Amino acid sequence: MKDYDELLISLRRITRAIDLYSKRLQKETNLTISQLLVMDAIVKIDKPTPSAIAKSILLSQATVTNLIDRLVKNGLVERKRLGTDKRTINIVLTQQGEQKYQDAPELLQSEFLRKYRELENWEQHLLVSAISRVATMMDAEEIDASPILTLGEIGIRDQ
Amino acid sequence: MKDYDELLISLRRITRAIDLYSKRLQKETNLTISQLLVMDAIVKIDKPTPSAIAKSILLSQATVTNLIDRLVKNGLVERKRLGTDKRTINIVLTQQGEQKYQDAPELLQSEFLRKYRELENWEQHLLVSAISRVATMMDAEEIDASPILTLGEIGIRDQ
DNA sequence: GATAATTAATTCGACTTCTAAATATAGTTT
DNA sequence: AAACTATATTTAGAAGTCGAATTAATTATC
Repeated sequence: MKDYDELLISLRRITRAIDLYSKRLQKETNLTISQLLVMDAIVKIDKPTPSAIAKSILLSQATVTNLIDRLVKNGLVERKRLGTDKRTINIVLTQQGEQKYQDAPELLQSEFLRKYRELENWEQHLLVSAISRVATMMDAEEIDASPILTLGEIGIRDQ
Repeated sequence: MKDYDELLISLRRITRAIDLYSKRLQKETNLTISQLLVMDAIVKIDKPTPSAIAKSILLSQATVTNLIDRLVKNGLVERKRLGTDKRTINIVLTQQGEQKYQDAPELLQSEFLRKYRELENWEQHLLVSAISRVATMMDAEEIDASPILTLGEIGIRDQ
């Protein structure tokens, strides 16, 4: 028995629940959470490039390329060279992608959201700040390697 | 902006930090967190079978089979038929596996553990109970499909 | 005792995720 | 202008993860 066993098991439960939800979504809508996150970023970022998307949703560039490949294959997004710098690529939603995005499910389990929204405000804050505290304690070591940017820095339009 | 954006990003930070730590461990020790969890379960469970291991560390049986394959390939565990029921297989550590298990690193980042252990007791409890609450809110839907067992039910020896 | 239902484990196929290496373009230096 | 250096993206390779299908063995039912 370690002093962090309970923490570890709770974290496993959370990541597993998220993973299972992602797989359920894929069966139901043909979209995983990660793919949805990418589409979400495309909508929210001004002139979205793979690297900007990667930063905004905390994935490596290689992973984003992979996810975009899949979205392209399903006809939901397209790669376009729009800027003058020919190294960069902009990702845009197709008509079909727009539609799918409109109808997209939430990024967290509806049951979870229902419960979460039932909580008092202070309770929500307590949960969020605890989780965020753990996140900070946990990813501190990575921060040098790949700095967490603020939303502003990557051109998120707040709305 | 969704009302759960901050939560989502914190959860991503946590899962990412864990994943990166796992990959770092693999480079340094040739063992991932998942593989370590399996070895841990083997030590703690009486007559460990793939299914018992899967239940105890919250992974599907298929995943555990996969992890065991890898451990076998690296000479750390062996599959043995010990019981009378010829369907079941018991997993045992090899000599080398024992050794590796002794020297194994912690399952969470040492930096995280250092910070965690510096906290006051009440603060630790606050974090753990918040995380565990989120876990409960999140995996409630899965519980029917695959019930979370107590440690006792799968034969964990406490200590 | 033969057939059906259940259980344990594995295999298969699909997806996510990473790092490191490869490509291509842009910017800087001399 | 040629040769570095830096940046953006993709490719390659390796693990983890699951559900569904498969195989083998056990238990239950008639």
